Amino acid sequence: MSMRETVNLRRLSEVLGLSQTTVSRALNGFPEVNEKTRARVVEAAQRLNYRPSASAASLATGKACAIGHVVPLAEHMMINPHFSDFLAGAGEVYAQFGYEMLLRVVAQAEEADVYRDFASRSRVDGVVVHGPLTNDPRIPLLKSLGLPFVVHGRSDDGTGDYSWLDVNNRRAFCRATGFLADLGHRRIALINGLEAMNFASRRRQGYESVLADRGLEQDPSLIFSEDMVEPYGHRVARQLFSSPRPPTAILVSSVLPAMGVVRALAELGIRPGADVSIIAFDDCLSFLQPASDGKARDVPFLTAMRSSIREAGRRVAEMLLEQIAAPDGGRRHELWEAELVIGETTARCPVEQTPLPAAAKS
Amino acid sequence: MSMRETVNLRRLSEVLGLSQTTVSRALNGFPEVNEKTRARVVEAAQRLNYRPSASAASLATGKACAIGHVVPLAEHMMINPHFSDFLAGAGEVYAQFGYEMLLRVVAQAEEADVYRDFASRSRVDGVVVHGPLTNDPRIPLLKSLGLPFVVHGRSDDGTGDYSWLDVNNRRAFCRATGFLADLGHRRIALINGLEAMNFASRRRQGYESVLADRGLEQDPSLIFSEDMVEPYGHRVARQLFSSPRPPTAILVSSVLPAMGVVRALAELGIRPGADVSIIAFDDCLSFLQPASDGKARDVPFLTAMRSSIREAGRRVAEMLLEQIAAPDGGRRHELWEAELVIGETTARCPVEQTPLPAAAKS
DNA sequence: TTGTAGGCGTTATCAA
DNA sequence: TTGATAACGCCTACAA
Repeated sequence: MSMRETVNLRRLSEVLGLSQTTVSRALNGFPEVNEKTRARVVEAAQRLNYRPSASAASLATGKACAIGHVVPLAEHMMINPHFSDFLAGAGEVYAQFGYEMLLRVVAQAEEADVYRDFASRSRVDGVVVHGPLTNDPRIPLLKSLGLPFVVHGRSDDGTGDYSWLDVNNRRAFCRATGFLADLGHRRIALINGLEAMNFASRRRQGYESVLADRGLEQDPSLIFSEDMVEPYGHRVARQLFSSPRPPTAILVSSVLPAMGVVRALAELGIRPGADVSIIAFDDCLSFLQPASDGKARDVPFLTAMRSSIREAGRRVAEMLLEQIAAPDGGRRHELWEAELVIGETTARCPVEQTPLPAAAKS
Repeated sequence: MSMRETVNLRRLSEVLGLSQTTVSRALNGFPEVNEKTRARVVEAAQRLNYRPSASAASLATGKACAIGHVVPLAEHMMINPHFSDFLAGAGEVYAQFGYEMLLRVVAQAEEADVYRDFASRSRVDGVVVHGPLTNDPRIPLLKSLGLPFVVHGRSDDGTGDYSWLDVNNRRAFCRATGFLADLGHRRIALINGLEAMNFASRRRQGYESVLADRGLEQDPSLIFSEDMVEPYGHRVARQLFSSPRPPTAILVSSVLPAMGVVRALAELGIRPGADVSIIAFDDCLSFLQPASDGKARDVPFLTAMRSSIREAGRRVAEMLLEQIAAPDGGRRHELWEAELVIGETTARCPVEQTPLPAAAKS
């Protein structure tokens, strides 16, 4: 049996000897339909494999039943693992509620055009804003377009008049820095993300405020701000440990550069934990999770501030769908705290513990 | 100026004092339109920010201008970096040709339903099949649905009657195994992907055929087959090097488990290259690429069989769009060879070179 | 409880 | 070169 001919509402209603209206109502769960009729209709629809055409339904209802995500395609960059885990979470929710996830991979400069296109062509019912900058121009643009949106992160536009979900990045980096300071570390490096991004500048604020509070030296040569890829961490770590005064601890904004740091340390014969403490922000990226075989988890390798970005994706998607369902429901804001999880890469500062020459670090 | 009211074809034609027909033709580049008229129309459309409604256009033309991708959501799994880099490549092409990329994140068991939904609701004009199994049931299903598709990989269904793009995985693993054997390695482990997947079983074939050809021992305890995540490589490497007869070389099916292997070796004090040779299949995942700062690249760390999965995504997307444009154009097949790139993780087998006790490997 | 008729915003056919 | 007019397939007042 070839299923190639698509059966539409008219065909189905003809087969049933009913009007299109009744069939439509029966399938869409209207209460006034006779239950016997409904049963007949549902059965026939199933048998003939009828489903309403997406574009016809959209046209008639004005709802696209789709959410847009724009993937910025910077230079030689990339749909990175943070991004894709977020999408995985959001996508689960969309699928569950019958929404389509629509992805546009375009150069960053064209992002505004995409939103205009989404709006004027009624392609989507809403969008998620990724990687907000401080005073991000996308926010006023989306407002003016009347396109519902939720921001993953915050933009600090002064008004706060938009829905967002964010991790408390400042607090997370405060706690991590404080934790290292408590262990006796005095020279703490920060391998941060791009500080044009709001989350990264917040992280730096957290780090710097603790250094200031505790009267620790603030050395600009210990601070880095780039795209969070593995080779970045590798390069910076090699640079740091070839300098005359290397740090005794490092804060890293993502496990990706943290892996690079660990790789560099291995090459240099420096032991994470024993010789240098490392704390990374851990988004629970899926490819780093051990297969859950029911066994209890070991002590994690990396000490980390942890918050699942995939869970964030789920929640942001839910918030957006709620907002679309109830446009006048007001803005929603959620601020999540990251866990501080102790692994094997942090220990008391060896320099302080034994005020003798530290382990060879060339 | 609020742009919230969407201007449609009727409004635009009223403003211009023309019929909808003429306006539509002018905008869609029909040749019979007076050039002066066309100029007027284009100008007005731009000024009023008119764009045809996506669903209305779809309904009228029967084209969805969208391509579907199904992201399998296994257990605690994941939209992994291989997948997302492929999507990034494909997405570039779609955006370029005015196609939408549509993602469905669903449990593996529901994938067939998604295709049925796509087809019966005319949601998409085609789909990409990811991670084909041998005799993959999705292929006959998609054929029966009349939904155009291209397979990333091959399914070996006997007929080959479908379009695909694949890397020559067998040859790549032949070459890599041969290269290690040439370096004097006799005990070579294989940390493979899930061999239910066609690509993984081909890789194993390549590996085994070279062992057989060269009369090397085939030890089943050196072969592993799991999901290609980082902790997998870590766990297996620890297991291998706590065994009485560890391998002197390891083939790894992805850089993700390879990173885990390297991490385990670091913990054990075993040096990649010098003590154990490692070759990984490198899909050129973006988060592992150094920022291209114009400088010449260093010697890569990992010796690898290399083929850009993102480039594959681009090409698969092109093939699919071509097939949609010319449905009778026949099947297209492309088999890509992976490069063998020498890095720092391969060297002559130390055991053979010095037939003395190898470096401590406990 | 069911049916009729009109509209959603395009594109496409035919006539002028 | 332009314009009526009819699809496209669904939803939804309004009427029966």
